[in-house]
Amino acid sequence: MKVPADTKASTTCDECPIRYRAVCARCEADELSRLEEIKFYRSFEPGQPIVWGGDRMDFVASVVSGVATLTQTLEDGRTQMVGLLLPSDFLGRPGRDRAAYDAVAISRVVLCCFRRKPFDDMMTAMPHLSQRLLEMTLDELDAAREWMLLLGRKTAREKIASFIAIVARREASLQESKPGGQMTIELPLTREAMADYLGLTLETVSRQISALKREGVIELQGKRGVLLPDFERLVGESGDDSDGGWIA
Amino acid sequence: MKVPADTKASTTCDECPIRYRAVCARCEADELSRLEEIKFYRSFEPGQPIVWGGDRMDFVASVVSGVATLTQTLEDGRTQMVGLLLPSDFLGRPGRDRAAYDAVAISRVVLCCFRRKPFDDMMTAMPHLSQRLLEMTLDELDAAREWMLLLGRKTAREKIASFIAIVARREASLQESKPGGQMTIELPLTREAMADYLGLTLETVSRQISALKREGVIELQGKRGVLLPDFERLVGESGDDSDGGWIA
DNA sequence: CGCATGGTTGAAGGTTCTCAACCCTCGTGG
DNA sequence: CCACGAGGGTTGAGAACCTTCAACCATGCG
Repeated sequence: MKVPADTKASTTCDECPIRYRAVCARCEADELSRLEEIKFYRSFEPGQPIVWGGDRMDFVASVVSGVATLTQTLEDGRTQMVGLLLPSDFLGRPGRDRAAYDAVAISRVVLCCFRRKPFDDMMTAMPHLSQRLLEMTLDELDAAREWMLLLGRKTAREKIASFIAIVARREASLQESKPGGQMTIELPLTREAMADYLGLTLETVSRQISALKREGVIELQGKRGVLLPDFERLVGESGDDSDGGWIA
Repeated sequence: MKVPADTKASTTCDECPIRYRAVCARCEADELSRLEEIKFYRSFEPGQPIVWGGDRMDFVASVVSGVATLTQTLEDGRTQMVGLLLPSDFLGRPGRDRAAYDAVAISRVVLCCFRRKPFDDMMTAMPHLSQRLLEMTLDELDAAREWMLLLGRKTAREKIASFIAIVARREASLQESKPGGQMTIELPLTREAMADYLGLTLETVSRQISALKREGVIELQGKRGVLLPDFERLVGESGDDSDGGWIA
């Protein structure tokens, strides 16, 4: 097992790829420099745990690059993903010194970390920080509620279609474009991780993907690549009304 | 159908039952009086809608008394509860002028409402307000994630046991006591609403409650009353490890 | 090469849903 | 007064969907 590579802060906030989307998005130059003093980078290899639920966690962090998951596990081993952390997402909770969930790196992940205590102090001193965190937390809550609808009421087929549509929307938004028509995407998760996300078994995930392929809703390019001949048709399979994204 | 009884602000914040738990919990006397200027009360009868998802919503509010639900509906009518609003909980999102979900009064509900625009302004001017809202939102996010585990991975029996345990914990906390041993509780929801909460059909809810009764895990007192001979035994049926409440 | 990891597919079985009948309570109006 | 209907709840039978268990395939790496 490779050990975490704790690296020096090698990047300045000015040239940070998540400068305008992370917790620090609203900070002015002077506020940013105070954050810069307490920040440090850590990176994790694919499959490597970032923290275990219940463990002491003396930092909070922004995801700079890569994908990580937040999962919960029942005593008999059943696991459910409860969060998917993408670049600019925030990990940890101010004022709490223990991790609530298991966090695992899916791809190579770089975190911009802040020691918890000084960060907590800045939270009260810098309204720009707490306002932005509130906004991000409210967005996460909305996403969690959308996810609850999926887990509680959608069929396996609808869950898969919804997941692919979510990934497609996000890839489109990264390219500042609207999803629609034909597009190609890359699934960020294995079949097993998708199953944990969707509350299914990996076999059911595999079968439903095969079914959507058989019916021409999607085409596969390798294991992870997906070609969508018609985005709207996929959305039609997801059970959502319209585009599922009326929220701003 | 009875019409909503919009009532005057008849209570001062000093004697408000949710004074130290709602969004306003951290506010000082002077801050409170500024809130008091823009607040007004509204009440809703059982079954009455508070807002429909997508509708314009020009206020945010704290639940003063009663129980309300937040639900989402798929186009074919399947519905999933995504929030359960109890006294002191917050309804609405600052900075957003449309409701994201359907909100419905379950019992008689009294809301302490604030017009959105002045409230938004106070959010930026009064850190005590936004800090408290952040804290409440983070708690809700934790609850939503617990809920996702339930929806995605628990069996019908475990879902019912979990739900009863949640209600029991809350009733205990209202009496400032710890749950345990023998206790009696009152279910706040109909079988149908429980089904919407748990991602089940109402028949399955009814059957599982009957099964728990048959096996002596619970005893029924009327439709809503439940006697728990042994709280720990119930928790053992919920699938959670230990008491499910290690978070603070 | 051999093995580990990730993925696909099949058959059988079980949990939950659907459809349906029926019960109880309570409030209302003939 | 009591019949009746509405709302909420229980229970049964059968079907559907998803899981479980198992075999097998493809890829990549030491």
